[in-house]
This record gives sequence, structure tokens and C-alpha cells, in this order.
Amino acid sequence: MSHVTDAQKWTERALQRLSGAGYRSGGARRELVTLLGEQPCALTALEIEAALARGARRVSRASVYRILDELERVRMIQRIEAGHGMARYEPVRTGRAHHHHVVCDECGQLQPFSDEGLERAIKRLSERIPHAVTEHEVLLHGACENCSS
Amino acid sequence: MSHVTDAQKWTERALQRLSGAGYRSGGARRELVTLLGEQPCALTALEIEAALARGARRVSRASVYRILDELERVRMIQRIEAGHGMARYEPVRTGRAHHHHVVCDECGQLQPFSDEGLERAIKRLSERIPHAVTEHEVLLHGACENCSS
DNA sequence: TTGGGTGCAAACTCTTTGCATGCCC
DNA sequence: GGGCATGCAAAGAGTTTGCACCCAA
Repeated sequence: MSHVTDAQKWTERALQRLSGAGYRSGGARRELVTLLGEQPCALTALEIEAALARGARRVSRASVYRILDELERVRMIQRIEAGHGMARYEPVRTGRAHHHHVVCDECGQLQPFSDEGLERAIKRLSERIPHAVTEHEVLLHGACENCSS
Repeated sequence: MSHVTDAQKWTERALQRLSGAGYRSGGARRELVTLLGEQPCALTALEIEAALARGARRVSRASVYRILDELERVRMIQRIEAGHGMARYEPVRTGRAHHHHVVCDECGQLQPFSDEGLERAIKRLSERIPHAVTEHEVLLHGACENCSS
């Protein structure tokens, strides 16, 4: 196994891509990008703000939103909306099966899953519609194991 | 062909299900449900408010949200979020292939599509996860034909 | 007549923007 | 040193809530 983790790889690529797009690197951005790289699943902007405040460095809410916007623009994160009126953001990692989400409509819990057949179906249909599809997201709704029992 | 349209069928079922759930019927609700039944695709709350104001009857914004909430609770509409921080709502019609959406990230245009293979893949995977899946939504992102040229 | 339905307006929450300050290049 | 990055605070926008009035049952 390599001693460079997936988290580090993503973080490095993201910082490169940002500077390549003409953005300058400040402390806030570096910490936010590092935090995002370590996430296995999607976070809200406010969760990110709180996590940074607890950890590496306080980052203002405005900066959190601004940096997330830049990262989305350079396609290093994907913005997903799982209800509750709050956007969530997660790293786009290349070369590994990306995942989708199931949200429990009772307790609000969000869980990731991945499915090869689903990806194939989406790939096929992406090619037959006129749009140039760049991203996709699937959201399942339903009671989770706890709530349905 | 029947002289009862799909729109009418959905509207009737929705009103029945609402009264069955203990909700009383007022003028605002009747008009909103009728309008929704006629929609081929998803509308935002504000679009619904505007359409009602132009047409049948002015309905206050608060009532629009309250009625949409009730309809979602009895599973007669589905709330979808296609970015731009605005929820959209569309009738859940049984016995007809339901559709999903492609959103153009340039101009924001929302278009419906449907795909059998996609539905099959989702059905299969729904059965292998622990959740009791009741709804699903797929959102594709990408430049539309106009914007990508 | 009574209790839920509706309208109005204010409150709330997430997100965006303006401006002054400070740091990266 | 110049100009973008950042923080702070206020503004925006969609959604929710409180309360008084009205209508359906």
C-alpha cells in the first residue's frame, strides 16, 4: 500500500486545480480543502464551519461558502441537496466508485451506498440525451432500519 | 379513450386522500390541487403561488407551503431539489412511468426524461439495502443543447 | 356553532454581498 | 506594494410560524 492516502491525493489535486484556475491560496482555503479531503460523505456548510472551528482554524461562514463555490466551479466537489433546505458538499474522487445517498424521511439520517448496475444505467442513458452530462446524483427516500421497525 | 383525464384522476385521488387523512377541504386547497394535477413537471412554491394568482384564485404563500406539506405527507406529491436553493414539487402519478430531471448548470433549465433501464436498476438495488425505500429521484447535471454549442 | 382553513405579517434559517483589513505573490 | 483572500455584519431569499378571521361541516 502507498503511504499517500486518498484524502491527501484529493486535497493536493484540489489545491492545484484552484491555483490553476487563478485562485490564490490563503490559510482558510488550505484548511477547508484539507478537511473536505478527509470526509467520507457529504457535509453541510455549517457543519464544515463548526468542524474547522473545533479543529485547525476558525474560518468565517462567508469564506466557507466562497471556497465551496470555487471548489464546485472547478468540479472538485459536488453539491447535493437531500432535503431539509440545506445543501451538502462532498469531494469528487476520481478512480474510485462514487456513491449516492439514502435519506431517512423519519430521522433525517443520510447514508451512502454504491451500485454498479445503477452507474451503468446512468452512463447508458446519459449518452442518449442531448445534454452533455457531467455529474449525476441519485437520492433514495425511505425509512431506515431503525425507524421502520 | 376515456373522458376522464390523468389530471382529473390525480386531483380527485389527492383530495380523497387528504380528507381521508383528516384534512378539511377549503377553497385554497381545492384550487391548488387542481392546478398541480394539470402540471407535466415540477413547479416551485412561488411558481404555484403566481399561477394561482393569475388563474383560479389568489392563495396566500403560507397556504401554498402548508398545502404542499400536507400533500407530501400523504405521498401525493414529491419534493425535489434541483439546485438554486428552491424546492420543486410534482404530482406522483401511479401507473405511468414517472420521470426524472436533467438540469442545465449554465442556464438552469430543467427537463424531464424517463428511462426503463434506470428504473429497473433502482428497483433492484432498493431491495438489497436495509431501508424501506418509498421514493427515489435522479438528477443529471450538464450543459443543455443550447448552452453546450 | 365550532374547529380547522386561510391570509397577513413577522420571524427564522441558510446563503450571498459590501466593505475594510490583512496576507500571499 | 498591489491585489486577491478573509472576516464581519448586513442584506436577500425561501420557508415557517403566530394569530386573527372566515368558512366548511
